[in-house]
Amino acid sequence: MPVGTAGTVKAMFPEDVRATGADIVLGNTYHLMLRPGAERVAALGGLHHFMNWPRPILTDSGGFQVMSLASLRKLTEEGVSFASHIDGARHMLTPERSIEIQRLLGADIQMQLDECPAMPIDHDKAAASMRLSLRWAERSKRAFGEKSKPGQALFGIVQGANYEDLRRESLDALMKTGFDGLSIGGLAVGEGRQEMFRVLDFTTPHMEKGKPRYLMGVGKPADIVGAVARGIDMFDCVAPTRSGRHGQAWTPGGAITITNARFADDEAPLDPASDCPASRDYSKAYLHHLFKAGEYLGPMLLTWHNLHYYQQLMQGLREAIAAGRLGAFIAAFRARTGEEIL
RNA sequence: GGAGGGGUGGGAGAGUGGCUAAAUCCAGCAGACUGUAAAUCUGCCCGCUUCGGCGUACGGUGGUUCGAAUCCACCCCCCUCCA
Repeated sequence: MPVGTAGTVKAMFPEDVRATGADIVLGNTYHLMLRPGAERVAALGGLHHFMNWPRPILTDSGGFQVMSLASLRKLTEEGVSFASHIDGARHMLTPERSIEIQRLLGADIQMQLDECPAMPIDHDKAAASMRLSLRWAERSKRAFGEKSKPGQALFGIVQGANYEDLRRESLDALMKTGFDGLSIGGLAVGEGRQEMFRVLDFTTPHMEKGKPRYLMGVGKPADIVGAVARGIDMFDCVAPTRSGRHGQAWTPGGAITITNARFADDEAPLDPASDCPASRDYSKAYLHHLFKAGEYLGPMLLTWHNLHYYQQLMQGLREAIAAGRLGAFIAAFRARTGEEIL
C-alpha cells in the first residue's frame, strides 16, 4: 500500500499510482484531522472523492504519531493529547474520536488507536503499553460497531515489543474481541531485521488463517520478502516514496543513489525491461541531472519507479505463492540482491 | 589626469594582532531514510595522516612583533565616481 499520509501519495498523480498496480493507499487520521479537518473532508464528499482515488483507502489511527511526535504529546488512559506540529494548537485523540474521524474520511479499512512504543523497551513498560492498546482496541471496536457502513473493516493491532509472552497475550485478546483483520505493530522501530523476523516467527503461526495480516510500516524489499515468507499479507511503507524523493531507487539488483557522480554519464534506464515509463524511458544520466538541478521531475520519476518496483515485487510474490514456488522466488531474490532474509 | 574603494579556501562572503586551517551560504563528494513534523537530515569538503596530529595558506615581496589574513613600506591587479 503506497502511503498517502496527507491525502496524496507525494509527488504522484492518482492515476499513475493506480498504473503502478496499487489497489489501495493509506491516509492518516492525525494529519487529516489537523488539515484540512475530518468534518471538512466529509462535507466535501469524503476522502476518496476529495483526493480523486475511487478505490480502497486504509487510514492509520494516529497511533504511530504517538511515538513519532512523542515530544508534542501527552498520553493518558483516555487517549492522546497532541500539540499540533503545524500551529501548536492542542487536539485530543481518543479511540472513539479516531474511529469517528476515520468514518468521516470514509476509510474502507480503519485502524484501532494504539500506542506504538519505540524499542528497546523493558518488559514491564512493554506490557503496560500493550495492555493500554488492548483497552483502546475494545473501545475502538465498540465505536466502530455503532456506526460503520457495510463493507468497512476494522483492524486490531498486535503489540508487545519483542517479548513472546506479550505478543501472544495481545494476539489472543484481539482474536477474542474479534476484528476483520489483524496488524502487527511496533516493529521496524529500530530493532533490526533479524529481531523483527524473530518476533514474526513466534507471532504469525498463532494468527487466524482466514483473515488478512498486516505488518505496519514495513519495509524495504528484503523486509517484505522475509515477512511474506513468515505469513504476512499486507504492508505499507514510506520507503518507496520518501527514498524516491531523496534520490534512492530500487532496481532488480538492489538500491542505488541516483545522485552519485558515477551516474552522470550513464545512458541506461533504471530497468529497460520494465513496463513502467519512469523505469524504462529515462536514462540514469537524465535522472541524475534532474536531482542535481533540483528539478521536481526527478523526485516524481523516482517515486513512480519505486512504487512500480514494489508493486512488481508483490505481484511476483503472489504469483509464486499461487504456483507453490515461493521458495524458488526467495532464492532468486537473495541471489540477485545479496540480501539475507531467512 | 584627479578622488575613493578593494584583492580571503571551487564560487559568494565574514573576519581587522593570539580563541583562525579561517564564520556562513552555495557548489562538490558520500551516507541515512521502514504505520511521512522529511523535495529532509547527517558527515566530509588545502595536502599528507597510524585521525593524535604534521606541513603549507588569506595578490606579491620585504618589514614591525613573542605572535600577522589582520599593522607598516613598496610593487602588481580590479572596481566606482569626477575630468
